[in-house]
Amino acid sequence: MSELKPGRSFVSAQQVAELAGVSRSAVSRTFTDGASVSETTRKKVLEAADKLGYHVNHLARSLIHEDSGIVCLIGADINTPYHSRLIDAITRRLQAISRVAMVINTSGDSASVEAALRQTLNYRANATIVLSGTPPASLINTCINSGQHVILINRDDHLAGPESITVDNTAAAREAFHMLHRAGCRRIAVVSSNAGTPSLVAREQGFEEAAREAGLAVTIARAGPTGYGAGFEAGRLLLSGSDRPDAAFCVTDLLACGFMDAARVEFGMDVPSELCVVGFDDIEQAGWASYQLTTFRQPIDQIADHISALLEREEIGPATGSRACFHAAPVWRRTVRPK
Amino acid sequence: MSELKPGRSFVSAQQVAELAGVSRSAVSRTFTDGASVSETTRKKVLEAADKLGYHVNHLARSLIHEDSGIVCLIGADINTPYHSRLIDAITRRLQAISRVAMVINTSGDSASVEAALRQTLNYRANATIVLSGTPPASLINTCINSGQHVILINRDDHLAGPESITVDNTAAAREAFHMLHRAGCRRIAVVSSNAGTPSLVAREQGFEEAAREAGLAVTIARAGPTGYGAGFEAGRLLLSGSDRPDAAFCVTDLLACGFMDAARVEFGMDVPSELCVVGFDDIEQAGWASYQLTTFRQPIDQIADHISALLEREEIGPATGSRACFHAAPVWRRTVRPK
DNA sequence: GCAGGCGTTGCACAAATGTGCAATCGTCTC
DNA sequence: GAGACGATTGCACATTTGTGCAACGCCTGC
Repeated sequence: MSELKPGRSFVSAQQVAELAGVSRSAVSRTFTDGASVSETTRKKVLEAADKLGYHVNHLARSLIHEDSGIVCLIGADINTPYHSRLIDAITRRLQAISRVAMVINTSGDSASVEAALRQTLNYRANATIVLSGTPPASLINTCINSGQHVILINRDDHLAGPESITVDNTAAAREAFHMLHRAGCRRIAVVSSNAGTPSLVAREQGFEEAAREAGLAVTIARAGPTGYGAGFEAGRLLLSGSDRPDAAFCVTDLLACGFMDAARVEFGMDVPSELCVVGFDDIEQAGWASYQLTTFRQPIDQIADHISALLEREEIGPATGSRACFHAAPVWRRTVRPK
Repeated sequence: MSELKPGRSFVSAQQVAELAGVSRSAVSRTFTDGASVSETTRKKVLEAADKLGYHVNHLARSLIHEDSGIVCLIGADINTPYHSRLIDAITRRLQAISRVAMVINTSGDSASVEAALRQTLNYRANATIVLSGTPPASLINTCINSGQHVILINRDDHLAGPESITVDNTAAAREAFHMLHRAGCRRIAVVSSNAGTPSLVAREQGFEEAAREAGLAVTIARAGPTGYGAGFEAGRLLLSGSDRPDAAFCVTDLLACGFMDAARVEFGMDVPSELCVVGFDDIEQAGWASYQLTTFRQPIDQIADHISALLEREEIGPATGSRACFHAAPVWRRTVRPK
């Protein structure tokens, strides 16, 4: 089908036109949807293009259209189960609507983050999706001020302009409390991290509030960055005291896995007979036989679908600053005693 | 610092030039390293650029240079712990050398994959990195024929042209056998998947070969796609028979986690006293207290560093079709009995 | 004071593409 | 057969940027 070209560089429409014996415009129109080309020249062009290995240069095309087709994903800790699943779902949706994802990893030092973000603006991304609460607000403002279409996921700070997609963390956290309370738990701990992400804070506060309404106080443990290690350490701290909690709400499944492992391995406790645990996110590991964690499911597919819809609608009108809020449904497994 | 522009569209160098009262060339030179601009005009330009929120359009810049700064990552199952860590490491390195990653998810149906790949070529990516063995070889050939700089990771098929980075799967698998053999295991199973990826096949064969040399036969279980579920199912199949194996080499940590859980939860077996397990990859979960899996570490940082070096060297000369092979070192934890 | 040289600047062209407009070609109808 | 109409095609210009070349201005040295 295709042959190796002599030169190193890419093939241009001009070369295809010469080989096909038509004008460059004809080549351009062949690869433009809805343009007027006769069937015979179209065939000649496609043949020549295939022979030369021609591919339309989107960089040049984007110079003319406003639409570059690039959507930028900004996030930290992208190796986390929740984030990687989110990226998986979003990239798939993007490809389905002929967009392509550019990933900016903000885990590095903040100087490189700034540079990376600038890179993104430089590529005239069609939209910028902020995956987590971690990237600093100043970065997001830079995007907005540059006229970028910004979509925030699970970032409850109320900035004007960008569209936001959230999960009803507060409601879910309240429900989590009632699940544990109904199971008879009274000495309840909240396992969180020192990340201070808006959505994590909302979960902490929602839970605490519901507990207060029920006349209970909760102790909060924050033993490091969000992850397995911090959960394990929090378990060590909370369970070594004299009055052990009989339940824990972990604001993240990773924290929950760490916490459960500390309870079982370090203290020989049984879950759920001695200790009930509720997590959040419903990462894959929550369903593993070793954990069977009762948790709340992040509606990742719904989020991805919504993003897809927002981007498709963008072709027509400008961003509207809409806000979508999805429900996180409980997933009952085996870390909460049945009532 | 920056103001909201009236128009919707991006700011061009022309507008900055007009505001600064200089020629467009001066603006261009201000943002080009090593170009000759006086300090006074440079300052004027930077001021105007900041006021308007100007960012150099890399798409246009890439029309002139060969270098688009875009590096494309192609992979399937990118939500897998191993792949997401790889993506994390690579994106970070890329940003450090002023490149940006474009992620193509090949998990969808093959039609959309083809379309996505075409997209990539369209963006004149600087290089294409193939993360897994799953993308079909025809796609890779399309890349190569289009003059792309292709880097294959852990893909042992011997294509001419692309540079390849591999892990010495065979040696590690052989070592895995000897670890189990030395621990006294004699009825050894290999837990694999039906993916048929070259690196997975190499691990199977390396292990089997070492076993044959030691006069042992191994049984291979392939119970589905590579992942926790297939490992669990393989455990169910292997351990329900009359002569249970006393050890298993799982060609992936995810398989190992599923296998271990099946052994413990479904059959109440103890690891490692009744059953020794060795995995591969050293994903984060392998170090969790519930597993403490003895495994082989994928040298992800070395791989990422090597990619970074290849790309930086590319600026000077063309690709050389080099092959790098890294060692996967054993990580001793607690799923193999000490000798 | 003048010539030479150096640093800076602007013009114009290059890169690859999409598209409006006019010209051309073919076909259909009367 | 001729006119008209519709489909198709090519020209030229647009998008944004980098850069060679020539000109310009300023400073220095004689």
